[in-house]
Amino acid sequence: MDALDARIIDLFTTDPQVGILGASRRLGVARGTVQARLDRLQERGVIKSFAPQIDPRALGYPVTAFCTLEIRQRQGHAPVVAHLAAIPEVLEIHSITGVGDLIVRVVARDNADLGRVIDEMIDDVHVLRANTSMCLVSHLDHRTGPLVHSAASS
Amino acid sequence: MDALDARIIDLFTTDPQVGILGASRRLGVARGTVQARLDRLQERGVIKSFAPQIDPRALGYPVTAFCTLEIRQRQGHAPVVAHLAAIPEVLEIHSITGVGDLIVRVVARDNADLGRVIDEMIDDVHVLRANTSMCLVSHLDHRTGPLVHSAASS
DNA sequence: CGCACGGCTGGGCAGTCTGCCCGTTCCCTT
DNA sequence: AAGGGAACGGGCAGACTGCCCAGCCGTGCG
Repeated sequence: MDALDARIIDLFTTDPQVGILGASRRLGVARGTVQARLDRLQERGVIKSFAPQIDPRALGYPVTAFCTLEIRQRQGHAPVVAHLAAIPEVLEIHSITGVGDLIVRVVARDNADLGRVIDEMIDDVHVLRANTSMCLVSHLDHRTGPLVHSAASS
Repeated sequence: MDALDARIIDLFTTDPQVGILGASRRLGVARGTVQARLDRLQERGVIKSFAPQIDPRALGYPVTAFCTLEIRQRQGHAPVVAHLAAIPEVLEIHSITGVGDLIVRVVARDNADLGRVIDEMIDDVHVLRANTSMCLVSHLDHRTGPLVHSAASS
């Protein structure tokens, strides 16, 4: 992970259509170098994938919320996670420390729809309580650019 | 947004290297159709980008945490957001309702490093308190597949 | 009822890029 | 000093892209 890796990632982040040849030209390195770097970055898992990133807002789901769920600890998290994963509006599920046991990121078509989604979530005998925080503004939306440079320079 | 759109997104999600021609072959439609659908999906903003997805874990940041920050409301969220955005380990910032004013997703190299990141976050006169929940397990990591199908069938 | 419109189809074109090969050079480590 | 890894420049066939066209079909409108 060096500066060239970071610049390659930067370039493909800002302009994914640039292609390997275009990247090599803009970066002033040989094409094979960019190719090898990209292969290694994917092999090491740094680049997870080139999958298209979907915007729920454009799909008609402009409402985002974070819910912390308190669950019955008897049988572990697995059954609850299975129940939650079956709900399309559930985008992320994480086990966390502190108050509540799970944090869940959900989207909805509107505020009323959010109510429906929450009802679906707590419709499980293992879910004891849900605490919902609606997202008002997203000031930063999963950027990793600075992190990549930080990892490259260290 | 119909079933074909959803299948195209599915295909490019599971195999981003498939290409337009390959997708048209696998889906049994004309190449121009796939091309037009992709163009429209990007134009409408449904597909935000084809940027490479970075895995902080592979970069040496295996620790994830969610922090809710309580901030001094005097001058709005802007100055605090600027301060937080300057920290590379901060990946997301959202204004939320409920207890706390901001929710921040951060990563760190280890638990001690997380302490450093939190110290950097609260090193701002506008930040009154931080409440951190460490992420133990990620059961679902920002999947949008089911949501796309849900939007397509409705 | 007829017609225009948008979308899908199949085909074709030149241009470009990809994946892979080679030999060479440079630098770091052993 | 020797070895290995990485980058370089070049080249090859193959495949893909972006863009064009004409034709067909279903929908909606006048």
